[in-house]
Amino acid sequence: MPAPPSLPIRPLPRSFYARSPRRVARDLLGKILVRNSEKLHLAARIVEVEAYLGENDPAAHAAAGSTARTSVLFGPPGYAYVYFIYGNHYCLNVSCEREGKAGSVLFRALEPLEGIEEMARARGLMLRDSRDFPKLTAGPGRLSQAFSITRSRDNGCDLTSPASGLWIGEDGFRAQRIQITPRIGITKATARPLRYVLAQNPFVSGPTNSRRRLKAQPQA
DNA sequence: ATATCGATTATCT
DNA sequence: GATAATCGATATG
Repeated sequence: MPAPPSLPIRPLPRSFYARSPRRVARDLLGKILVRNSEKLHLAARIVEVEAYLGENDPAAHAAAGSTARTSVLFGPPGYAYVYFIYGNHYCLNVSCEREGKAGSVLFRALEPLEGIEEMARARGLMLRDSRDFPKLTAGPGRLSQAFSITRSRDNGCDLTSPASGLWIGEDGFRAQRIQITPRIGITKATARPLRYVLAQNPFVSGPTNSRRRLKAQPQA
């Protein structure tokens, strides 16, 4: 059951992103990704992200230096880096640090707040019961499809500006407990704890997520 | 519940 | 020519 929409959503300033990917990732938990267009009004809370540290991070796309594909990562902070992967999926990042210094945060899972029917349509899903909800936005490819994010449409767009149609805001929500784990789906630098998760949130990606969480935290 | 595999293309070696 | 910051379907315990 998604929480009802709260207070007005205010965009985060560019200075929020002009920091290390670790701090940006940690602070993005609980913020809201918004899609605004004439036809669409989508909002979802950020519940899982990963930090990618730039040229010195072997798992980061920026490790190969600035190319046509990755140039946004080397630009100013607060812009969308969208890439296409496995011939199937788009994934969304936000650039961090400063011009000339790469670094980003990958969005891995969201909790839908507004526009759930539209997200289901974009995903091609029929929502039968509450167990189907995570399939909307649990996973980087899924959330991108739910928000109709593509490279041609969204790469390089300004995530600090509501005028761009895709942006990030805050509504006063405070993250309670945050878990930090190794990143998922990578083959290099696999041990580093750079994945940030809102603890016990059912929309976090991963097949056994909820069960492991209950096992791992029998005591409160 | 976990494991394996195919899809399908941009990018890099 | 191989691989990838993934997903969904299928197979098996």
